[in-house]
Amino acid sequence: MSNELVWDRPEPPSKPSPTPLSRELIVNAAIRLADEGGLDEVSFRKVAAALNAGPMRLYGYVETKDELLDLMVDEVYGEIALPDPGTDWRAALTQIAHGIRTAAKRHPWLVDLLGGRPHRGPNSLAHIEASLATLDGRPEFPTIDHVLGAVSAVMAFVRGAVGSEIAEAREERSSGMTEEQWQAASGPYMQRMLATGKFPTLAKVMFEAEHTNAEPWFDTGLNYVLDGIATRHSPA
Amino acid sequence: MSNELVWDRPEPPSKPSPTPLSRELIVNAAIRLADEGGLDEVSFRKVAAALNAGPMRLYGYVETKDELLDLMVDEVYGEIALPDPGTDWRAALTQIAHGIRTAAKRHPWLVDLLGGRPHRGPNSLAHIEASLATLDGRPEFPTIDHVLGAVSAVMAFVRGAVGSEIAEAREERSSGMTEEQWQAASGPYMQRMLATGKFPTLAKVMFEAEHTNAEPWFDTGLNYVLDGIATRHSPA
DNA sequence: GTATCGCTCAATACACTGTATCGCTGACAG
DNA sequence: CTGTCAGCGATACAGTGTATTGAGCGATAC
Repeated sequence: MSNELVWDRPEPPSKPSPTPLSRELIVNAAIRLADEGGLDEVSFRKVAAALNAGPMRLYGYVETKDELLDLMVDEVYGEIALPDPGTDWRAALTQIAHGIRTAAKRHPWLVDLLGGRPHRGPNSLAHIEASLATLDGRPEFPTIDHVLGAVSAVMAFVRGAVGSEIAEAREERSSGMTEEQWQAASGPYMQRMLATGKFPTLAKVMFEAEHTNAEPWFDTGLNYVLDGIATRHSPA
Repeated sequence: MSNELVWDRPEPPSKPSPTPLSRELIVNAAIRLADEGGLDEVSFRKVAAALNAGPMRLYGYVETKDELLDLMVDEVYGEIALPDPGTDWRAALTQIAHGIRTAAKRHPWLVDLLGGRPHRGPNSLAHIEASLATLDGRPEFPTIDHVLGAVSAVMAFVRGAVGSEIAEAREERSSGMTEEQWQAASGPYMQRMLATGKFPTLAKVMFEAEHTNAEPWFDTGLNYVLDGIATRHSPA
């Protein structure tokens, strides 16, 4: 039982083999499987099969399944474009937030992993660094604690918002309904619940709200957070 | 395969039995197991064993494991005190946010389930209703969309913040270290990463930030969100 | 050239998981 | 007392992550 992290262990040298293997190949195969069929499709047996290899061969490259999942998360972080240094902090954080959102839409399983463990892979670290760096040094954020507080708040919002959005999208897709159908059908349950009159405000939301795309909601919330940060850190 | 939700199916009548069963007993047993050993300890066999019953007996009360998890989540929502109607919206949302946070600290597995599926249990609904109701009708929030936007933003932040916090706490506990130990040791990995100089701001955070309790961070972020909402919805 | 070592990978095995199926059993209906 | 039927336990199945084992093979030592 090595206590090292994945990121600490070098990849084994590539042997000549009928079907060569590498962490990258394994991770990409796993991501493809997860994209197509959800996280449940990611098992050592299936990933290995997708690479024409025996399941146990993966253990040469990855010590445990959680490690594989960590690698997948970091790979996705690598897909997200980072803002150019020097960008206005508000624009930079907005760009990062949207980057995470679109990545999560491309890889819906990501949200199941975001909550799990802290992410310490190189791409994740680069990501955090970029976020922090856009605030560090600005006069509005005098100490590193201010920087950290602001970035944490934005990241927390993004994780939560993306999580909810993806969860709902998944449920809609799995029930094979559009939003209006869902609102109309929604199982008899919701209707009866709303009919009890115990949830008047919720009923208003369901019947009166303009349910446009989820994107505007995301932007609204994000701007709340950014506004809050801005007002707290502007000359009084 | 009944398409009904759990909340739609009445509980079977209680039979006289050496060891009586009910949804409540099952859910409480499952929660206790999860509190003690994490979500992995929650299996039909183990829950049933804790109740001196055969695993298959649970299927009379619960149709699937996901249903059991849904019931667990809703049970926890039931533990959270709701604000008295009439409370100032800012105080009310703050109270709810802290309620969720402390519930998640009591039941760390909750964060793994929050991201999963939307919550439609009665307690969850009551919760959402209460949150919405504290904003609805105030002049600052003229339409139901404003109400929904604000509540969604706060909830998104709470979910994300609590998720990060619990994830970190779990990692610390699992590695059996306090925060300072972790920061010092942290595996050779972090130190080497920071030593590369590619993450200067991150390094500053690790070495210079006042890592007090996580609670202040939560409050800071929450106030950012609330401030943002307040400024957008105040007379210009 | 042969023998031995060490490494790599596949097969097998184990302890689990969620859940479908099947027969028993015990309570009630007539 | 007999028939029916519901509820429960045992069993079974397909799947999981991973430990162990053993076979093959290439490189090195003599």
